[in-house]
Amino acid sequence: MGRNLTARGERTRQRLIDAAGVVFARQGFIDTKITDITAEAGSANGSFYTYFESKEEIFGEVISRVNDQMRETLDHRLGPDASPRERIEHATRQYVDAYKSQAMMVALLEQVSSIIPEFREVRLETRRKFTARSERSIRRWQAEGIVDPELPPRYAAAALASMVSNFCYMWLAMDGDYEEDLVISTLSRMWANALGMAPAESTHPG
Amino acid sequence: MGRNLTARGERTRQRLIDAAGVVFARQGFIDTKITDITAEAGSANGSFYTYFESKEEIFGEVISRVNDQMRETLDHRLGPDASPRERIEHATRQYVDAYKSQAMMVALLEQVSSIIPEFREVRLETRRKFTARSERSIRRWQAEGIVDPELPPRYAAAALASMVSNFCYMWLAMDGDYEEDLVISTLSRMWANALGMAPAESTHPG
Amino acid sequence: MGRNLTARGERTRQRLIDAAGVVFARQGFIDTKITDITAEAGSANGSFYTYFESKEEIFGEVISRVNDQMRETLDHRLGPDASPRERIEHATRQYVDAYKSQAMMVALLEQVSSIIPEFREVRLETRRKFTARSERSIRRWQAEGIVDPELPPRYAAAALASMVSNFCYMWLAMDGDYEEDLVISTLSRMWANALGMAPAESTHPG
Amino acid sequence: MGRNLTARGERTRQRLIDAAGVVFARQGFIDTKITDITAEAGSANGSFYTYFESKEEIFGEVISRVNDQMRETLDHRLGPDASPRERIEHATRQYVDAYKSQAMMVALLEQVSSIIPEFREVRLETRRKFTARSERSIRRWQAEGIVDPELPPRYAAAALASMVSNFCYMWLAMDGDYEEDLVISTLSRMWANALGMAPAESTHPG
DNA sequence: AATGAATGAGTCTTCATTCAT
DNA sequence: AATGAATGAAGACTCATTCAT
Repeated sequence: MGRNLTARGERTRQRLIDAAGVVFARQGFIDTKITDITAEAGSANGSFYTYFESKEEIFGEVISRVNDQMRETLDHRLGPDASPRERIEHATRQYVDAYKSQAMMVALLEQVSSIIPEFREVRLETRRKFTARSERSIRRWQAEGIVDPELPPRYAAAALASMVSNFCYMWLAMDGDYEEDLVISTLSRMWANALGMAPAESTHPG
Repeated sequence: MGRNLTARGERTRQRLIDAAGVVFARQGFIDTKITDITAEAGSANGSFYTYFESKEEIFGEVISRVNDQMRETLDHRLGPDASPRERIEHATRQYVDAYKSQAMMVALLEQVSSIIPEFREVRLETRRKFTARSERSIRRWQAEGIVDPELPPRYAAAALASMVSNFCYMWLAMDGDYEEDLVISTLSRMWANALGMAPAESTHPG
Repeated sequence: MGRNLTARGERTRQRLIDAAGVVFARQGFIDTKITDITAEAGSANGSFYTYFESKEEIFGEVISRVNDQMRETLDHRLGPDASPRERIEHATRQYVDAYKSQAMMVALLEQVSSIIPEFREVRLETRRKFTARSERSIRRWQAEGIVDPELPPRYAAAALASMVSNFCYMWLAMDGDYEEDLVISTLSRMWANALGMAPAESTHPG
Repeated sequence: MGRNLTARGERTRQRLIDAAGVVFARQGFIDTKITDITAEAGSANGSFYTYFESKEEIFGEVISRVNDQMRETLDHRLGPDASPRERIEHATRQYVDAYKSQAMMVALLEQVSSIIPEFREVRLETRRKFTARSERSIRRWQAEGIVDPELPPRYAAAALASMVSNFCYMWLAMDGDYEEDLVISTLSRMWANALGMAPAESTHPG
């Protein structure tokens, strides 16, 4: 399936992946039929099999693009002068932005990963990257004495990842009614608090 | 469906629900065929429709029992003398215990709720009860001056619910490797910390 | 697929096998579609799969009946007083009769066995039984001194089996133009001759 | 199809026929897809139809070459001094050699001729040539008084053709376990015997 | 009530064949 | 001539649902 394609072939393949994205978002994974994808792409039924072997395979393509885009959004780091609370807020804002731009697709992956083992791995991998990063921060901050030394870093990182990611899921994929700025400030504040950081200056002057 | 059943009928209906629980747990919702349920129950194919109209309906029955049992587990309240941190730890432990005893089924509901709108409501309702309770606590504790007054209670409650429930999901349904006591103490401590409660006494004497 | 069937089920199954026989004979194995069989049987498309898993399986059933019937035809033995030439002629006549009554089906098995390994075995098994019997006769007759002692019995038996079975195939399945009595007398005579038996009395008096 | 080809075109056409031979031998007629042939030939999918209209047509080409080669092998005649038994043995040896060198293809034709009427004719034609020749011999030898005069020549020739050709089929295409020299001597001896020729000198001296 | 056979709509998938480049 | 993408008809197969007993 990864054969050398002509330009035309590559175009059709793209068209199918795009169409799949649209249809998956509209109907979910299970209710999407191959026919729906080719219809959306404006191709013949059989053309699907020129490029993909299964719904799973094209779903993988769709998700891999989503991942690419999210990774891009998440990779703008802060300079060296930022404070820990600034870093936390920055990371939270990035995560929320990334999630927001792809909420439908992330929710979709959530759905599929609970059904198809293959995608459970994809999802866990993403989470692993996210938690590994904050686990390192926690260890560093514990060494620096600014985070509660009794929290087991791996557990704490997982708990915080759950807090943020599942909040976003409930909010953006399950239609929770929240206001973006307040979400970011609250999650950031709770994240820092949870780690036992010294209280922030009040955001309310006076 | 299900009204005016003879004793025999009621027995068969129970048998089907029990069988459905077993099969759903084993195969997941999607891969469960009506046939699998009747086979597991030892009844004939067609008997299913005497009692249920669809897979969704019997799934609802299965889940409603799970809910009953979980509600029972969750309803042992603490006496009036307990401290906030004790209450938090107690609630956390209860939640973990409840989740643990029904992990498969909770994960199943998670899965199905992401697929079938009808069950999204069921799941949200459960979550709503959980968050409403802790939202009330937060308001009370804010009034008592022991919780960060700047946290919007509804947001904070949702965030904490996400932290605990999703942690349990990752741990118990997605095979995370964690140790129960450490989970409970860490989640409890982070919960209290996140709300800005005064630092707990160190668990390490001295 | 060999589950306990109700009388009704058994009847339907028979109906399908009968229909399959008709359709296979009419269209050959390859050009027979499952749909053709169910249409011939007057059942719904899906009913086929209640009883069989594949075209191969139902073909096996059809063939196994043919085998049963042929075995029956072939099993009338001659009494102990018959001469070797009488035995040969009797066997030849039986073979021709059996083949004739099932020519279509035998040709069909010929066809399928050249395509599907599973049925190659079935066909070879039938041939093995046939050759084994005549190999034993040859050995006995060689011991009695009435058959050319230099013929290797296994080879000779195979050659004679080929002569008779393939002649019948060409005649009855490939539309050769031959007259039955002359076929039987010629094949019998050649069979005996080939084994080096003493010349028969001429059938032409004088 | 196939007329007025440039040199380049002729080359491609050859390449396709060669490839078809390889693929047919490997996969049989039915399991050979047009795609397999073009892939084996290293040409594009669509090129096939520049030269052939169907799988049947290219199969015909393949077979016609096989026939050419076999005819060549079979056409070395014996000088005028050879005895009848020598002629029979020579013919048998030639047939076995020819069959052996093309066993796969002959078996293939056997297979296809039982499926596609068009090739039934091809196969019968080959057989007809073979039987016609031996029918003529039989008539001659009957006139010369060295062959059983009561055997109907057409029937006898057909029976002998069946004996030899089907033996070879079982041996070389269906994996029978026989030793070449013994096959040739046995078939030759039985052929002569079957015709009622005077007993050969024993091959065992003394 | 229970049974299990019957049904057929809905999908997937293959592959010969056509067609634009 | 060559290419390989595009097409869609044809068939296989599943399974929820109905129905006769």
